[in-house]
Amino acid sequence: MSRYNPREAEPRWQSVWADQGVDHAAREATDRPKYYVLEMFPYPSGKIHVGHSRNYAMGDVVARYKRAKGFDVLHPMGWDAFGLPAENAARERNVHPRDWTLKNIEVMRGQLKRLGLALDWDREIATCEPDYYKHQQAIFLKFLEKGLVERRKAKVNWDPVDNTVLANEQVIDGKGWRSGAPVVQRELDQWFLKITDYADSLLDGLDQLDRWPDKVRLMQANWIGRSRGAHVTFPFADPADRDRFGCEGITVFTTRPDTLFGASFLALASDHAITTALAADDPLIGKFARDCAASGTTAEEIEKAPKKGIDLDVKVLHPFDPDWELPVWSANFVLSSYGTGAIFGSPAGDQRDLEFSRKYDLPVTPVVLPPGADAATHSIDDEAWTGPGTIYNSRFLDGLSTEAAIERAIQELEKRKLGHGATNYRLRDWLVSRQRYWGCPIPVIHCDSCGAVPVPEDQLPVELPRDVTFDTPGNPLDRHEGWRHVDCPKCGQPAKRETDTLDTFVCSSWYFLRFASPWPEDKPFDPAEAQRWMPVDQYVGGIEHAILHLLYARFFTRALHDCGLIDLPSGEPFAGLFTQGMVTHETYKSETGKWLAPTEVEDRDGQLIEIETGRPVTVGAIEKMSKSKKNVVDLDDFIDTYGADAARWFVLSDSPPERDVEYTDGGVDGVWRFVQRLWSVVDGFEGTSGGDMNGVSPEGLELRKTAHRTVRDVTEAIEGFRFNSAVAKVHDFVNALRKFLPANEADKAAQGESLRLLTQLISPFMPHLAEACWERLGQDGIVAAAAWPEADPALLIDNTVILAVQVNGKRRGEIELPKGADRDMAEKAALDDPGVARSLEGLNVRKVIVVPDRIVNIVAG
RNA sequence: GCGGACGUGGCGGAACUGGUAUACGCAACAGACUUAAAAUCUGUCGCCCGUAAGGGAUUGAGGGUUCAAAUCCCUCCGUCCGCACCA
Repeated sequence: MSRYNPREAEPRWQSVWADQGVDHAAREATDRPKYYVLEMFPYPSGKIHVGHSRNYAMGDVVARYKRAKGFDVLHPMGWDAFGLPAENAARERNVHPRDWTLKNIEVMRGQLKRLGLALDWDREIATCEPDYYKHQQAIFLKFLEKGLVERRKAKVNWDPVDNTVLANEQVIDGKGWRSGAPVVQRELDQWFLKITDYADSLLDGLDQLDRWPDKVRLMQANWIGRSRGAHVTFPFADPADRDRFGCEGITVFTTRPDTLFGASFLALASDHAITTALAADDPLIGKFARDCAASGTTAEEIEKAPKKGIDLDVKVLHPFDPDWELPVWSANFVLSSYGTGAIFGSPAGDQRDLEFSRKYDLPVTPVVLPPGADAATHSIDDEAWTGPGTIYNSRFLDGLSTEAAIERAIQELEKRKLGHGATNYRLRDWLVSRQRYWGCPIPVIHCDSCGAVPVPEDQLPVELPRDVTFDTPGNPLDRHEGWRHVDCPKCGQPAKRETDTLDTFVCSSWYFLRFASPWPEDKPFDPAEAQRWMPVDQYVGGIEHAILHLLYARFFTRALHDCGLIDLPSGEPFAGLFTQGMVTHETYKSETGKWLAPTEVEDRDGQLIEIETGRPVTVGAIEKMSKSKKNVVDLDDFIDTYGADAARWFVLSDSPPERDVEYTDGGVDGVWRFVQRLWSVVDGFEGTSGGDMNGVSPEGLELRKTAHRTVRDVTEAIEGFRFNSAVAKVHDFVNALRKFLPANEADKAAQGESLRLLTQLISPFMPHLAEACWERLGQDGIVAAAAWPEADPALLIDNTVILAVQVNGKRRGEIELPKGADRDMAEKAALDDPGVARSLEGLNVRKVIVVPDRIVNIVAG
């Protein structure tokens, strides 16, 4: 008997798979059903650590399992290769972003191959290659043609560290998603994709995504933030204001037109057009607006900021009563980016309006009577009633329910031409301009006389120039005179290229389509092939993309469908989504406060020591493996020591896939032991597979039953994404096999069957070890090409079952009965059980509940 | 503040539609092999009382529904996540 040596076995099996081409998806439709499994493709940042491998291991289990189940599986891999780290590397290490990126891809491809993933490498793509981004530019122009792209001046989020703008989704807690720097507002001319055109579709489509986590659907729904209400216009009281501000009145968005009779003021955002106009002449208003702009945008600052405002000395008329004048204020709690940037204050029904009214002594008229309240006594003190109720103090709305009053008020507004029902969204258009070099160039030329002119399609791709420098801040494309200056394609006059590049989230919004047919040079993908493979049946990735990437991709497939590039009526790219948890590891800090990698730390007599200095180490929190905290375990190091299978098995053990799993040396040792134990139980087998199982001993039959139960359980666990349960079931099965001693030849045949089934069950998880076992057992071909085993139903049925017997809900004994035994039989057996009889002493049996084949509960007193 | 998820031994966790709670793994302890250690193997192992047989309490806390609750309902506590003055 020998030990299993992954260093020798793993490369050997990988070349067998490559030679046989088992991992390639069919290039043309087959009679097998298709299955598209995809892990979110990585950014080539350098090296893969054990933490990253979990995502790929999960996808690979699904891919290998589905293949064994007879599906034609598409399981591709590529590189999300544009992005800022390449430019930072260029700046810090004087290496060209492209060279840096390609080298990282080289390294990481090698690592993924060492993991033994069943990937179709023929379909590999890198988004930084012109043969990829040229299609992206064509798509951009198609969107432009369709009116889905807009260039406009807008207040945008500027990340002062990354020196670029960010989309709304990319600002987390007021900070840039990558840099973590507080973003500031800037007014700039920028490119937008009109994702808001699809707000309803993106929201309503969530209902069909029944194989997505509810959590992600909810997050997207909240992000889109649809709310129904009305636009209401309050006409200016002084007709002169119409000319002064160039409009009839002030339009607000409200979800509660039923509370219009409780209005006591209007409030505008500090940067509303009217506020800005007035600020030009009135220093006090100007100061107020500047103060608001300067106040913090972080969560806490907003929370603590008291309501404040300034009376603009403008009057408007109530839409339902031309004799009713309302004052117009500017207030710090009104957002210019939501609705119309103006509200009407109805203090009895809104907490913010109430606080504002109390501070500035504005009237508070309750108009909604909460259920059960008395109109004569109900009053509002310091808490607004925001719930539903009966409308009062409201003339023609009196007596109506909130819901009916909303309808009625909208009708009346429409009649008076002062408003209409309206839907508002929290979702903003997707800002895709980035002031960076290492991204997909936006294929547009700016001409003084023709404006923004699309680059003609036959001139695509607009390639990034290679000769750029990063020694000065800013976008090198802006400084590249040779690249920048071109003639206008329309009029031939000298013009300038757009120097902004596209947000890298654009690249990842359609790569899954390119994977379906990465070959055409004249189009982004072959529509028939894309249609054959789409949607992705199982997508696997991190929860951090719950909104960003997943929302953008859903928008893209809709837009591509509407542009006629793909026939995908649902618009949904990912039918099934799984968001996996991270791999975590302890963090270590040296005495000098420096992060230390696990390899720089050593355990000496229970004390952790920095190897280099011999000084003690502080153990910090257990956190997600990340380069910045240095708490990573390098994948190559791991594979060198334990092999790829151990890495795969480890990251799938112990924790449910959606939760984090902690990396511990103890856990790794356990996996290594298990790999060897499993090998030894196969290697120690002395019979031959496929023998006659007639005359099997009772123990042999029990083993067979365990084997077939395990087949059933592991299959169900894989289907349900419960890989940790599958691991536990395989452990059980190996324990049973280790205890088993064959009594005769039939037993050996049964043992051989069990070992073969075991090999097949582990093959999606530990494919190399499985091949070694398959070979050792003398099976034909390779296990990677074998069909998934089916459990024999006859062996899943037990002739006898053990029932627990409870007395008053407490377990007092157990009885063994033939399967399907009736109530009388079960009751009698239960009452005869000595333990049960003992606990029934002195009690009268009142009732016996029998659930056949499950439990007996005796109620006594 | 709003919305959501979760809470089970020393630790990670299992328990499918309410039906034997603590599977499996880690750690720990004892033993075998060994000059010794590592590795490996065997056994014990949630808590309390008891030498034991056996008994008792137990799934964050409290209450409820039920013959029966980790699982369903209510209240509270705690942890994590998302959104955050969204009119």
